[in-house]
Amino acid sequence: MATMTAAQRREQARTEYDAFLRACPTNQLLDRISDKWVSLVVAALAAGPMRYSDLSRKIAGVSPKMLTQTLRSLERDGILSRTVTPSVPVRVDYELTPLGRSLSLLLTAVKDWAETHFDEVHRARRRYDGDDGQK
Amino acid sequence: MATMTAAQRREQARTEYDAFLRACPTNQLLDRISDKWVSLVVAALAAGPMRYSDLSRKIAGVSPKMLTQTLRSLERDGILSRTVTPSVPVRVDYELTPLGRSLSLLLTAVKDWAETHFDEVHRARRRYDGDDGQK
DNA sequence: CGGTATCCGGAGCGATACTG
DNA sequence: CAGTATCGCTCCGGATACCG
Repeated sequence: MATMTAAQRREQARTEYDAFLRACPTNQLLDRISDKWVSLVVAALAAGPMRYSDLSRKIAGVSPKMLTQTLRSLERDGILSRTVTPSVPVRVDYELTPLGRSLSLLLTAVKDWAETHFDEVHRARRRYDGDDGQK
Repeated sequence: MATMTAAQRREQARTEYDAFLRACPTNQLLDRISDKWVSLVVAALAAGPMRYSDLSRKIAGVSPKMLTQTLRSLERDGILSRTVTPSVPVRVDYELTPLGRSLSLLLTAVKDWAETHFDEVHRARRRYDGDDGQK
């Protein structure tokens, strides 16, 4: 039926737009680095290879589930490599790939920006939060 | 009391670590730019000032709630400015501040990285997803 | 040691209806 | 035109217990 309500049309537009966004490389990358644990793992591994248990200790408070999930998706994307040494007990090492190291450079850039403009953002916040003549 | 289970100790560690992370400027910034709508709004405004309805049309599929919420938090952080012209009907313009423009430069850097390494990531994904001798 | 499997709660998004 | 108020629902992430 030709009777497509405005709401339906809008919902379709939204769906298409979502698909478009998901296909966007920049958005994919933002989804990636925005993940709380991703940045921590990458930062931890920037100092050198680590074992699973090293990471879970270093990152303090990550559940095994999230750590594994994060490591797997980063491995999938070629950000880090996973090396299993079949000794007893098993030993697994994680290490940044060249791609991962270039990502960590990007995160460094983000970090620099954040530190540079930290004060400015907080001044803006204080101005916004309390610039009405309160008490 | 000394009777604190391992689970309790871990939970406390997690809470402290979370607090630590929330205080971290880099993390705050990541939370900011990682937001789906934030990047879209900043990108839209990078081309010049826009009105509320312009943004909601340009961004296609954002609900008024999310758009307002996003604009308010960006205004609070000094990323953009909100100018009300008290005509009838009311007119509200949004525009990036200098701080906002420097943020958009950072987003451009992210975009460049994403586009540069897009293929590499996708090759890694295909390798990971299908490197067993399927078919 | 290095994970997997499962359940669960709650933060937050989206849709809708309404207002100055 | 530029929002605010409300509500249902999903999905993410944490805790826990167990396997190779």
